[in-house]
Amino acid sequence: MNLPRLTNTLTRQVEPLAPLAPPKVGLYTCGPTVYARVHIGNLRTFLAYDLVARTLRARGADVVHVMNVTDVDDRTLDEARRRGVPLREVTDRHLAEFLADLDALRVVRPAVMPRATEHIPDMVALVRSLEARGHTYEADGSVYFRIATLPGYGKLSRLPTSGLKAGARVSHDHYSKEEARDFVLWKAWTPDDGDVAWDAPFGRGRPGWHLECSAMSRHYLGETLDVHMGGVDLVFPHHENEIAQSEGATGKPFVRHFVHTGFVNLEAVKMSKSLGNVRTLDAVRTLGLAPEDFRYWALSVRYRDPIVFSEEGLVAAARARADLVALRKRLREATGEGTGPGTSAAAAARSRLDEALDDDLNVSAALAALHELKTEMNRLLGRGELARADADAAEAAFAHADGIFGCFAVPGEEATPADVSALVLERETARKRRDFAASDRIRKDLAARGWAVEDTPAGPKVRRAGR
RNA sequence: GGCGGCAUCGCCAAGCGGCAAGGCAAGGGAUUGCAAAUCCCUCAUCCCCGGUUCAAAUCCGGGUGCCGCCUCCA
Repeated sequence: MNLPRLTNTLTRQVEPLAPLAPPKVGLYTCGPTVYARVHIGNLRTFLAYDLVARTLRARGADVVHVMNVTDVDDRTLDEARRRGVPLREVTDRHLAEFLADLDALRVVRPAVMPRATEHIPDMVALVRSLEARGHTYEADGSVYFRIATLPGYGKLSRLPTSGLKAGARVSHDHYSKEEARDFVLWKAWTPDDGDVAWDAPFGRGRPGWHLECSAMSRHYLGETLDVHMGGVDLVFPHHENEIAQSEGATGKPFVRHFVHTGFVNLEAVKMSKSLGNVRTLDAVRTLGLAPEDFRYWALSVRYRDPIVFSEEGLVAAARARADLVALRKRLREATGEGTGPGTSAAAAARSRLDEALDDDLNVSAALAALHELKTEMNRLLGRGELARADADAAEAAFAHADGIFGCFAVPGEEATPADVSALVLERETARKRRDFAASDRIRKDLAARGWAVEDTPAGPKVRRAGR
């Protein structure tokens, strides 16, 4: 099994994935906090997870993908309080929206998407083992992790621990910490939490932010994860603290390969709710583009590089994708006998694509191979020199690429409405008698109804007008 | 201030020492009644300054600029 090389944040190197028990690959990804609609930046990251999972599967890996859903934290509680509804109502609603967005984007659903609130006992048990190993202390009913007890702390983010200025940004509920870098494992109940609280040996309260990932990843995938993914902003403190919790509790390496995704920027600065510059998938639909266009756009830049969200970029992506899909459909027209240069071109394109993907998901090079294959096929088709067997080979390459990129499916043929067919026929009659004024008028008419007609040697072809 | 990343054609972007992929846009041509679609052709010495080398976008040193992280954050 030849697995792709990916940048490992632990070493800052591109390294081959090395699962503990191949062909199984345990993939844990940080999912959404369901307090609002996920934005495009979040979706880009989730698409990167999907690309990794699909690429691994295409290489024969048995991927077990687990994505957590954070349904209890400061933000979800704030939202519930603000709206005056139960926490569960807020999280259920946004979780449903999130799943709808994933489906629209053809994301393969993770095998398990555990909600934090369904694993409180696992979290409590984890805190207990950390207590037993002397990594914790209690203050004002909350339980904290004492970083000083873990020598390797900071190995992921490589931030100088001395650089953390004690007291500089300590928020009110972290107030009792001994050291600024310590973090909360269990938050004592406060009146603001209302009825959201669980009983634990160390007091009534709720879990700290990082706890769920350590507890749930262990529950589903074991003590050591093959791959753990998340946005770059999670490197510190989230993933650093997960390492502390997990390794503090088990004494074993928590993650073999940490992979982080880059931001989506809006006019050079990152998209984030706190900056108030977020866009959702609806912004793509408003432009008249399909979710798959967004998918192509988001996947066309390497996962760890930043990408700028713009209408221009999205439209460019949509056009590039449309050409690929159009060719794939056109491949059906090939009727030539025997085999020609198309077969080897298809094989070459496919191996170029796979090699590019293996190289830290070099999607630019992979897509270039696909576009060059497209041009070659169009050329052969135009000359009527494409053999059926060649077209089949090319189709196989596109099907393979679609299995990974997930945005090259040829849409199901939409039945042409009777009135549209009638107009097309009428127009063709006009053309036959060289009444081009009438012909053009009818074409405009069709366009107004959202249909485009193209004249070909084989007669007029109608299709849904795209942008 | 500390740490990290990036700077290649109008826009996006590959490239990891040997004469600069690909996509979008643009111009010219073929084809077309006109279009559309498609094909062909054209369009860059790689932020700046030094250095190493027969050879550098690619390595080294020094600048400049942009972005991110430094306990809300994909």
